[in-house]
Amino acid sequence: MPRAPSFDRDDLIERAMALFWRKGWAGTSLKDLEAALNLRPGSIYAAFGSKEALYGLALDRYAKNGAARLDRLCRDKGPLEALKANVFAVTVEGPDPRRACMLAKTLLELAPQDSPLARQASNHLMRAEEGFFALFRAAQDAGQIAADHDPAALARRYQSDLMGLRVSVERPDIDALALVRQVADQISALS
Amino acid sequence: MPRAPSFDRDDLIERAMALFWRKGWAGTSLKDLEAALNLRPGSIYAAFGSKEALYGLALDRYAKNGAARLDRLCRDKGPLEALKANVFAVTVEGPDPRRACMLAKTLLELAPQDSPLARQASNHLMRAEEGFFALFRAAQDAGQIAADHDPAALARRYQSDLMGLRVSVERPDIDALALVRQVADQISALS
DNA sequence: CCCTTTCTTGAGCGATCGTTCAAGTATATA
DNA sequence: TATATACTTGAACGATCGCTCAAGAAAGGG
Repeated sequence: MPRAPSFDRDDLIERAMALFWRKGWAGTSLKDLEAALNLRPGSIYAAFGSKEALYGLALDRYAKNGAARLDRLCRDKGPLEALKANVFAVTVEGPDPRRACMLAKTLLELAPQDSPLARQASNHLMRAEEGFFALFRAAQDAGQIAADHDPAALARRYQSDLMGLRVSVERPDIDALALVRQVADQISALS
Repeated sequence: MPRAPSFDRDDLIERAMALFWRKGWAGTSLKDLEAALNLRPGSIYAAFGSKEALYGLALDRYAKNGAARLDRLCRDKGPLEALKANVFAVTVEGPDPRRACMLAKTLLELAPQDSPLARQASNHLMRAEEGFFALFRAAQDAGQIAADHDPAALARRYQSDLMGLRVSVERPDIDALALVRQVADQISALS
């Protein structure tokens, strides 16, 4: 049978994710996607169905990447240090840092209009929190965190702190590193 | 000289602010504004010049309201209790709670496109942080906070915590009150 | 080679976007 | 009451939105 697609679907989703993450849902036009994916509208719709469906795939990819990063950190450093390192990883380190969480941005932009994408983002945030919970509990089981702490409360707070930090680092005039260190130090103080 | 405007300009800005706050910049169409302000497009443009100018006025109003609330709390309860009460006020109390900070939403949506509105929001955030700083310093001067704390660092962290909380309370599935209490208790622990 | 099947293209769809402006309406002054 | 001066209206502008589809291009099977 004839003619395979000339593009790598996985790579397209990754590039669409980067674009949506930066510019948001309404801020990203089909023209922008055509340029970033080097694809004409017909191909985009043949491959993904709609702008909304592609955004959904981008959200899934974003969440998957985040979970993979946390897993990797945990294997390398153990649960508590992974949680600490993750704070730096998503705020001040990496190739394109200083960007708020795509899930949070999606939630803020689309929840007021009851978009399914907002629910999807919310679900991913919930799953991320469960991941944090597992790590806090593992750290507690390993004796790295005092026994009188509630891992669920720690995970909830960690998630909220991360979102605050990641909004803060998008501000042009803030000393991000000092702020990030404050939060990271607080994790160390749990032991 | 004939015919005064039939509307209250201040009230229009307040209503525009509520709409922009909820639906964002791109999510609010002129049609939405016409309905919310009960004004035809010609009148809106005669009164405010453009959608962007009106959004700018809405941002200023939002910041002014926030500063006024903090001032009022400080007069009623003193600096430290005002900071604590403010956390509850902007997250779980009030008539229309559970909404992220309009300045943060503006920053996240419009900073990637270098909009002047993003700079304006950023400036307002900076001024808010200066307000927090003044209160933390006043609390320290009054002996309500231990002397070894840096008021600038506390203000920066307070601002970040607040933004994280206010994103969190927009999530449909979270126990907001428990989370807010955690942050508020941490302020009490500064003494 | 031809044929078949799929992918790719881009002009263009209807809808909506923010915005303008000429015409109509209402009011304070004379 | 007549006039002058605003304010108010809504049709319509060009641009852009997300999206469609008929036609052309490319590649495996015969």
